[in-house]
Amino acid sequence: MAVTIYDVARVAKVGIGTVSRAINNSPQIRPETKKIVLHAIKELGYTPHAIAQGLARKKTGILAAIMPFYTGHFYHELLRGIMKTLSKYEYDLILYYVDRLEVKNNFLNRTLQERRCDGVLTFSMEISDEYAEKFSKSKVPLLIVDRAHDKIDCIQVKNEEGAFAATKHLIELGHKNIAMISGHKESAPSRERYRGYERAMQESGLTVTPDLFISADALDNPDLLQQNDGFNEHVGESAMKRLLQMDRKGITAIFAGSDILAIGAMKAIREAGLSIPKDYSIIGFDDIELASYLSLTTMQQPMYEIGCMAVERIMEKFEDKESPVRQVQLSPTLVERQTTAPL
Amino acid sequence: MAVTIYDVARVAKVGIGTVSRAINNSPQIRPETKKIVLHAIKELGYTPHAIAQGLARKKTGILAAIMPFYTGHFYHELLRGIMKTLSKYEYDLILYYVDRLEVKNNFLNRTLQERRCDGVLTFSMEISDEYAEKFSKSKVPLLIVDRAHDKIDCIQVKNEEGAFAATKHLIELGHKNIAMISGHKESAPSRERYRGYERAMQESGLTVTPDLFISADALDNPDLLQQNDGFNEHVGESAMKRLLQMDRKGITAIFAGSDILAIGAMKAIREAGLSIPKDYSIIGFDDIELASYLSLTTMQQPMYEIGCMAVERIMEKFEDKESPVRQVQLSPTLVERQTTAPL
DNA sequence: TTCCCCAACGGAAAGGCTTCCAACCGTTTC
DNA sequence: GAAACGGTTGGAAGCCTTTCCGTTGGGGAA
Repeated sequence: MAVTIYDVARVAKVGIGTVSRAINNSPQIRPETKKIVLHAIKELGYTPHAIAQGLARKKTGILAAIMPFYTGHFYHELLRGIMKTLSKYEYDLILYYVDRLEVKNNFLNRTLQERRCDGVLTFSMEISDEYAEKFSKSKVPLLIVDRAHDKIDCIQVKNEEGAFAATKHLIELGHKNIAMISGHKESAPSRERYRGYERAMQESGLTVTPDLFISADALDNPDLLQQNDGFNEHVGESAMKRLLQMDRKGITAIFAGSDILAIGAMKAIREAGLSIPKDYSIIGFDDIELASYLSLTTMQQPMYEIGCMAVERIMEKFEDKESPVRQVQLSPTLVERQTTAPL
Repeated sequence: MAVTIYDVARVAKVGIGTVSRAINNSPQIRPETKKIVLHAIKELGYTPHAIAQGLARKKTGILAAIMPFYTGHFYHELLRGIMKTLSKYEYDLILYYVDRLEVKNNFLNRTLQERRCDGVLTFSMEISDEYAEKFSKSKVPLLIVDRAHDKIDCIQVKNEEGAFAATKHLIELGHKNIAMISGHKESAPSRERYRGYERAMQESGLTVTPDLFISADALDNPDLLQQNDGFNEHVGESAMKRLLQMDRKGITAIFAGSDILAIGAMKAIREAGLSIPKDYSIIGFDDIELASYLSLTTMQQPMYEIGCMAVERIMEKFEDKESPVRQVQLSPTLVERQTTAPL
């Protein structure tokens, strides 16, 4: 059997309470006594039993992260920021990967009920009012990243602003017939980015006609929608193919709703024997790792920072459970690479 | 206060033992009784407290994964396999990201001592004899992925065989002056892959002269070695630059010890105004996600499968703690893309 | 009818910690 | 000199479950 606090107490000739105080550097212990206890601990090679501590303290030292599965691109940097910050607080991370949306709520329920973790981070997932309510009532803080809900803390990028800047960038390069390729229209980021695109066009006196805009749901291929709200390479490719076929306006630039869409579109363009940025300028959104390798101009989301901020914020909520809801919005920044050029 | 097993017992008018039996579908309970208990559970919205269960059962339902930080490429598919298989066993995953090698042993110690997890997976990390010993003695199963130790279970790819096949592929395309770019020589995969390269060359009557081989440590730049045992883009790029400068043999093909090295090398080649595969054929190792986007020919490691197998195996060890050490080796397979061509 | 056996059940104990309360003792205060 | 006080300390209670052991009661065997 492993060595317990009782063994330490016996060896140090003190009570178990004193051992506990020595470990948790409580002020209620004489320095000499503490030294004796610490010595005994070292001698026995004692380490507190994390589970037992968790039970007694009613807190686990664990944060849960629920993230979608299908795309690694987006989450690596985010995870880095999270882990880095978490280690500062001596917290561990349990990772829940969501492969089908149906399981999302299972995980939310589990984190609420099993009390295995002290708080929850979700990523790129809509939270229903029902769950928002449940979490508000519970003692488990929830923070959602890359989505919003007015009753819950969240951190996300300003999608509309970013899309506006991306489109503006194309316009400033002289492009007038600018198409947009988008993920599923039902997803909030899709809608917000569309609004930014539309606003930029309108402010420059350009009109957005239906044939300039293709979203994942217009492709009549339910399979393509499945993955990641339509933010996937196949959608980008199919949408671009359609643009290539149908275009009567002389489109010269494309704003893709995400890098992965842009990458799919680039594939279609190249397969059609056309070149980038000579025939088409294209700009993405996210700045995933692939983007730099493929020299894609894009709007960068500061993911590492978002990861850090998410953890900092949830730690704050551990301290102050009553802290009012806070919604943080960060501005994406333009990263110019080789896929955009003057008309 | 949350609802406990005592509340359920009271409502169902049974003892707490009976409630426990109902939850854990023990055979020692009458079906009718069970139904009553289950009904009470539903009525109260009771969920067992995972931490308390952990303490009582002396098992946590958590697996720890310790993985290096700096490279996302390699681990996403692995994680997918792990999570998929884990969910089958109703286990959760705690993720420890290692950013500096010094912290590696901290994590190993913690997993051993805090008893927060039932087993440990490590990735691409050498395990010292000291820790191998500690884990063997302890009740915490350890399985190492992508590295080997003769006293510990492990799963890895046949590096030598893969490197042999890669080199052979280049030879069969007619290349004779084939260089190799490698990670840090101290790392086991580097050495094994070198052996495969050397053997393939020798068996074809080609000689490996020192100027055909550049490893990360030859670059006299300690910074480059830091990251990932020298398996990083900068090393690939620097090594290739040097090959381009120094080459007197007329090198026509390069075997890179990993995809990320290959990608760095490709960058250097293109920056020198040369083209692939016209001037140089290049083959990598791993088949990370980037490889397909960059059309890199490479040796594929079945990472998803490795992730699944790792979990299956460690679950076996939970059942049978005395199960003898098992070392699994998988063969990588050639994926031909556009970076290799006949001489 | 009596006895035995076994399935089903109740609840104490155990798991290892934190925390709270009571006790203790050396000081300080009146 | 007695009383009040405050810094330390010991250890019981509590956190919530599982498990083990003793009990109960009904059915079958003698």
